[in-house]
Amino acid sequence: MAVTIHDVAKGADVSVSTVSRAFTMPDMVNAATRRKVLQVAEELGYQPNRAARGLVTGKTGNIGVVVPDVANPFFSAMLKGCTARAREVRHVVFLADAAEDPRVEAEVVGAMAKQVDGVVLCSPRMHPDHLARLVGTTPLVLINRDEAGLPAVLMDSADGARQALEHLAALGHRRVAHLAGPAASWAGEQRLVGLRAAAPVCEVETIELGPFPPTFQGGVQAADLALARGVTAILAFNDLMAVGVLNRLAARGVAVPSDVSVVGYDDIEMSSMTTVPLTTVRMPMEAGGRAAVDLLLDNLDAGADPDATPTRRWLPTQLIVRSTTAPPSQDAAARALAGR
Amino acid sequence: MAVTIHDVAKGADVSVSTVSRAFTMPDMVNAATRRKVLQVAEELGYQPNRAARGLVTGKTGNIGVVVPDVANPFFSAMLKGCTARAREVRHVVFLADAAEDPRVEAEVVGAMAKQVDGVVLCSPRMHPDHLARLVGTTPLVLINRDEAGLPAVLMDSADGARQALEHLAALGHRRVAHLAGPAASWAGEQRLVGLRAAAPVCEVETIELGPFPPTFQGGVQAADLALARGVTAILAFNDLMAVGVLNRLAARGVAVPSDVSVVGYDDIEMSSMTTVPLTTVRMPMEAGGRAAVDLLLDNLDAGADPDATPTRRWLPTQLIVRSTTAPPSQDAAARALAGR
DNA sequence: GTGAAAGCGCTAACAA
DNA sequence: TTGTTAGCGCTTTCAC
Repeated sequence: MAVTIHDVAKGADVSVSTVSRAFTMPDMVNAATRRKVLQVAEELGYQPNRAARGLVTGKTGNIGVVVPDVANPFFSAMLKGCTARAREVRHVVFLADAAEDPRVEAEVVGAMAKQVDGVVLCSPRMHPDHLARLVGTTPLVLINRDEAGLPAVLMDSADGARQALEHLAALGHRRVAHLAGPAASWAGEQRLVGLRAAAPVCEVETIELGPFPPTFQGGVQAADLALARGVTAILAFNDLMAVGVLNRLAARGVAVPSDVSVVGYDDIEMSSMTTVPLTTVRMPMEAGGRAAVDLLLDNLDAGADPDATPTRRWLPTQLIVRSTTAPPSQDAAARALAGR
Repeated sequence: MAVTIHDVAKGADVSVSTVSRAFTMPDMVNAATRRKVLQVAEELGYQPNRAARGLVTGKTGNIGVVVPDVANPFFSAMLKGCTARAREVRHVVFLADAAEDPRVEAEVVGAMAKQVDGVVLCSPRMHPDHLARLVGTTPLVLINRDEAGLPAVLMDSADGARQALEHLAALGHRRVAHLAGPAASWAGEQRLVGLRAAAPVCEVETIELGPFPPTFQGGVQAADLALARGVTAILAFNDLMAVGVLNRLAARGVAVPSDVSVVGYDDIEMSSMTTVPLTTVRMPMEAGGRAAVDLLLDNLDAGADPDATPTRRWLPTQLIVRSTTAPPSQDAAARALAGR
């Protein structure tokens, strides 16, 4: 059925090795022969079977990517970065959606391990022990998770939180809510770290709420709790939650930003999709995907080198200020001071 | 390095064929032997190399998915459906992002052809000739594109457009703009078909505008043109454009829905992410992905059957009415009547 | 019920 | 520069 290397060899009247070489080491075959081979291959529509090639070379030219949920814009942005970079370096992507289930995460890695040169795990939520068991199965790179000894692309979420808090403090906010997302989120942890470090310096009192589902509904739910604590500003886990917060505030007649200011986290221009622009900490998800692919490939190349330390790559985050943050009104400030 | 079938065979003190059988035809091996084999395999962490298996069986257990842009919520929803369904039937997904480039689309299919049992092409924008050339390379299933002889999952966009127009007509709108997206979009074509068929019946005059980029900016741009034509309602190519339209209308002081009503198309609850809920035609993207995987697998099974006709699967669309559509005000209606 | 051997499509020595 | 051969990890006849 499918056209193989033998067909080409026959057609060009050469041996299979010559055909193979014409593709993999072009300048080791006579120019005329090569031309002929490539032409016949073209005519026959021959494409080398990469699986078979991988079987003998040990390199598949495939890389695996595991995301918690492709439909989540955060992760589809990451995935975009992975596929884009993979293509640039002539690799193909094996995708698995873990459906937000930590067990599935581990399982799928096993399923693709043999067919890929390595796997990029996007914000894996799985238990460290499971993660440890995966090491050795196949080369791994993590995104937004810091596990001992594993190469990783890390986004400076702690610094993002710091920037956000300093921004709010500079505006005069003194009582700020932090809405947590999923408990297993490393990025979430980091934000808390950054927040707790920055709070005393900024002389801001932080109210830690959550965990909440990282969704519109989660934001709605969280908004009421935050309001009850008399804050003048809210840091939401992500843009989805932030929009939920905004919606709930509007529904309750709370004015943004004069009564309460709101900050989210995003990568894509999600804010451009809402009619209310949102101050956000920009997380470079797509860049993270690209970096992870590069890191994986680098580690593979250095594979021979025994003490090639697995690297961490830090990516900066950046605050983008828009109209949902402003100094608190006298009123709001007073209420916050009174602890409401 | 990796643990192979030989390791297991050695460990269990049986031949490789027995190990193989223990996995692929369990009841053809003695229960005790099988148990032993599986146990050793478990201990060693053995996972069959699916690529090697594919080499001999001709079935890889992988399916390819090509999308124009993973970061587009429409397509990430489709992809979600594909990965979810693939997992259920124990298949793994090979993903390629065509970066909205028709040439890349054709190219990537070639790159994965040999490693997959078939490919799902999501809303392919490539030229029919290129598509034709791909047939025979590997089994194909299209989503939202109707090409002679190819199996496809089709969403009834024409009917969605009809529903939207009837809804608007029932509210009293008589002059409605249709904002087209990319020219190569089959779904876009279909909407036009539905619209043109429904317009005379509904006694509505449709103003066809575009093509516009299917983005927020595209909506902004289109809104002004639509306004200039004095319509009382706007059908946007997708939700992104719709939100762009809403934003521009707000900026120009045009009231929604009293001056102008707006309808979009979506799958995900994108409307829940905006502070302005949007009347939309719901496109079942995720369901489409699932259906495509099923269709592909069905066709493969029936592969032996010579006259197994490639099937089309139609999925219904559904209008979801919300507060951005309402009867036009007297004012708006009069202006529209005057052709503005 | 189990093993030995051939071979899937390809690359990598080794010869020529 | 090119051809011959072995073998990657697996399944599958065909004997036993």
